[in-house]
Amino acid sequence: MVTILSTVEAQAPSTPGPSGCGPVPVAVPVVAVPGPGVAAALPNGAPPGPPMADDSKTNLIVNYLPQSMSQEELRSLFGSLGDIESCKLVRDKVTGQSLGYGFVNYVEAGDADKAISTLNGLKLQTKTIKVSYARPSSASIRDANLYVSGLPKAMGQKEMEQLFSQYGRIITSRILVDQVTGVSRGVGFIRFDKRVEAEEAVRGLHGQKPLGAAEPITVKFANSPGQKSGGALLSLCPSARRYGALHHPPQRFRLDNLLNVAYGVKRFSPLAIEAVPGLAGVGLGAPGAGWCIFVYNLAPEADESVLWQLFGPFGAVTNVKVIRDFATNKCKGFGFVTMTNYEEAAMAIASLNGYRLGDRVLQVSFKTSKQHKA
DNA sequence: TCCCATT
Repeated sequence: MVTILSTVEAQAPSTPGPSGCGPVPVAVPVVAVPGPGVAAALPNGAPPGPPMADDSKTNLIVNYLPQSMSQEELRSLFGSLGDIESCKLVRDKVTGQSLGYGFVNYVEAGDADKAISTLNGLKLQTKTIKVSYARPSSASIRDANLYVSGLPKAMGQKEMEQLFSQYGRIITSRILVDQVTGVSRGVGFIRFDKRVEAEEAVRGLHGQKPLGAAEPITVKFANSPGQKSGGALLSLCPSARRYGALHHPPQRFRLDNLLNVAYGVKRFSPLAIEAVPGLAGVGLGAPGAGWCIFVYNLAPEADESVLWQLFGPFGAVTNVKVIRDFATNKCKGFGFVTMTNYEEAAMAIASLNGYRLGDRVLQVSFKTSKQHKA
């Protein structure tokens, strides 16, 4: 498809391109803006102005990502299923911390579809990720999340949805439960498709008693994400919590922060590092960097998602690869996994070496080097 | 009283 009025990277954000690789493109119109008297409509009848890409079949939103997962890891995971047009992990503007969700836009709609079917529900560390088509971005879908409290303990998610669904389309709902007993805390969330729907629900349900309930419920807009819920300075730094204040946090955080502060770089990429004097050659986050693990005795049908599922629970995984036969496209029985942190890699190896996967027993070890990686 | 769904 050729759109005459397209501009070279006209939609380029102020940050580097999706891959973070290469220079920031300069917006250069391919053709001059029509002057006075020139018909404003294109031959195909499309309105003038920047072309609106239809991303509805290629653009995915990925929710419930582990806090530690970086944009590079996100790209690596989803890139195993097809060519990615752009990938963005959404992060807190001031702390740079992941907000636990991101977007992956594929080149091909078929790959997006494949990603949903193979990665939705994937367990990564403590999370179960959700992969679904992103709704077209619009102001009307923002701030549509409600906080509900005072729910009867017996009320389940289904019933809560029934109560709220009269006000609009529900995107997500959740009831918080006690971690040990699993009993409802009487507190939940409802995210509507549209903010106006949420507003109506507040008006209609706040202070109301659900059928048969003894107490009225409270319905209000939820705190915006990134707002602190307790704890102080340490809550800004999950890596300090996980690794202890005296230990070094994973280096990708430190480099990421350094790049953000010093250069205003929004995205972390190997090329960005190489562009920073004094960091060249550090290579963290570069493809192949980290601890490479050799996994042997995979089934012929094995695919990348198997490796993510096996190793993801042990920590930061930056890359997985199943080696396939060129002719048959079947796994040749082995693959590789790259993990950022030595301790996590060592734990994964100790746990997974000898692990029985189906009718096979895996052999897992650090890759013994022959340094000719791509 | 708060589960990280709109770049």
